[in-house]
Amino acid sequence: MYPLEECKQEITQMLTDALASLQYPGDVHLETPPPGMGQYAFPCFTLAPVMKKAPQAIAATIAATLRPGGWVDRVEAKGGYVNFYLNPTRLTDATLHLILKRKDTYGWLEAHKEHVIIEHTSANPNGPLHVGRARNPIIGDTLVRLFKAAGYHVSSQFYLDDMGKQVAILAWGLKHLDPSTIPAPETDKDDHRLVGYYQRANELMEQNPSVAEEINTIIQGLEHGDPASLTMVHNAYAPVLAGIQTSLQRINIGVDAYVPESRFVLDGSVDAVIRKLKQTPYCHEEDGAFYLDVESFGIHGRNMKFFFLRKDGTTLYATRDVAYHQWKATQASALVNVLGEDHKLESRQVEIALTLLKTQPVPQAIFYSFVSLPGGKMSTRRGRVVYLDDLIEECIARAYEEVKQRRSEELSDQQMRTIAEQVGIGALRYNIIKVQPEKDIVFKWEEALNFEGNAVPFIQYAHARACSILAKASVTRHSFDASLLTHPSEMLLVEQLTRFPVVIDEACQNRRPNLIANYVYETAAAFNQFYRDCPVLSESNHVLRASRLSLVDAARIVLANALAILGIAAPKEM
RNA sequence: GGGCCUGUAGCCUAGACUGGAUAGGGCGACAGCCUCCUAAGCUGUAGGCCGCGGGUUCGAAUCCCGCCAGGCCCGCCA
Repeated sequence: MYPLEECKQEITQMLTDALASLQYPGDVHLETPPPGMGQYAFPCFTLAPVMKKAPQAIAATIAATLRPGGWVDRVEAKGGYVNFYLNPTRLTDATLHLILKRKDTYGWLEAHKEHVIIEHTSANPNGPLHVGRARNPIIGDTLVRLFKAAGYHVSSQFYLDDMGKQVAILAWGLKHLDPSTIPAPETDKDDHRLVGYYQRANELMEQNPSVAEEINTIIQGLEHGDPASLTMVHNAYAPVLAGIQTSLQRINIGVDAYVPESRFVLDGSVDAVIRKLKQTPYCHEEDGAFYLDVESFGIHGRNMKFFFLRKDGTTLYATRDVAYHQWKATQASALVNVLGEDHKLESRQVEIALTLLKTQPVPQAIFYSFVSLPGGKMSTRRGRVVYLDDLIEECIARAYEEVKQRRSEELSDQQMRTIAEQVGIGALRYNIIKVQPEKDIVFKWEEALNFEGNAVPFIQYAHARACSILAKASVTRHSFDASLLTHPSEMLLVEQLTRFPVVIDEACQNRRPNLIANYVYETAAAFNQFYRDCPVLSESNHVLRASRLSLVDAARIVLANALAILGIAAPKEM
């Protein structure tokens, strides 16, 4: 148990006892007061009407009943609140000891057995990843890291659509199109090289019914498990998928398993889903096709029919998705899916089907809205895109210019390139993860590449500063006296470091990775203020100097750990 | 036509689930701070009917209802 958890429990117990002895009703809900008013606050407003007394009077009565002790230094009634002030020395002492002992696992919650599968990215392998959906892998991977920090056993999955129209179009294009008619890509990366075939084939399909027919034949072949069709499509998308994997690795994202859709068609589980869905009372037939009537599940709109079987007997994406989720459900106690907001209806349909089939657990979806361009949304089909690879390169190039400007005197080109890579990629991930997933983002180069203020270099720089102090002091062994760290900037920094486990807990429980980004920014800001106010190396009091060095090391550890959850490098120098 | 999401200073954003103390930050603007641990930093100033209107409450950016604006969806596509 981490210090703040102990404090909260102790205060809750104190208050519960006090309320009981005063014969006041109600539960204890603690709040965090504004700075300077203690660490915990108990609002008395809800008691006022019941007790027929002013909240201020109630707060005073409760405060008078409480006797400080343990973690609690002092209790004070103020404006209808009972404020609790924790013993700063004890809190500092406990926090620093814990951080210096746990090091790169400080903040991590106790490990448990619960297994969660996080599905993310799952992009059609018909072209490079583009910025419009770039939030998906970044949110997904950050959730993976966050759940691990919160003690879960986690695995990530990429659901690979090797059965659908998109890959069939790509395969047709590769087979029939003359390479000289395809516009040359800017790189020789396979996903960029092949997307032109998809785009051209898509155009032809829209113009020419016979092309559409040929593509349909491929899809039919896939659905019936025809080996030739499967091989053709696999050979078409495999290099594209490899390109996507390379892009993901570039931004520190590894996926544990790529699960192909075809697996669930081939092993008969999709057939089983169809059989069982047909037996439910919600199933109806129309023109030889089958659907579930989902109106009674709260789905509204023009069409309340969830079709799961076409009249030609082939299945649909959502049907196969149901089979996939049944399979996933056997392996984990919780499922999380990171999906674009365009998948809301499909996701709900799958959820309804899973409920009808009595499958547990039902997946929980995290939806993000698309990144659009100032002129509208991105589209691979129409070629109106900014590719993730291009954005990565721009971020690194821009970061390189910044490092060069500042450090070309002291650092080698190799060192500057390493730093630029860390900063550029960090900037990309940070800019995306710091914003709530459901907010719309309009992509603008000048914003994406802005490296000042609430941006990753600010945080990485604070970390580098801490490393620099520690390197110059060359400490081998920590010894500190917590009672000397009394400067407001020191206390603020310690309080911030103390909160880290609470933040991880909250971010994970609410599935909100952006809280970690907020936290790491605030921590860096607290460190920079400490850096300004409290000279470390030049401090003449040896005990205070040593204590500050311990605090610097603790801050360094927390910044690095929080950045690790975000998948962002923590450079030792910048 | 219907459903879901979003709306906070010139721009971007936190806080909303779980209602509470003066709505935090950042960019941009203006004014300062390097003989001192990397100034990618720090300090200060200006800038807010928290989209609009009603309701619930001792108390609403937060909950409820109705509008308005933007995004997404309503296919035997994925």
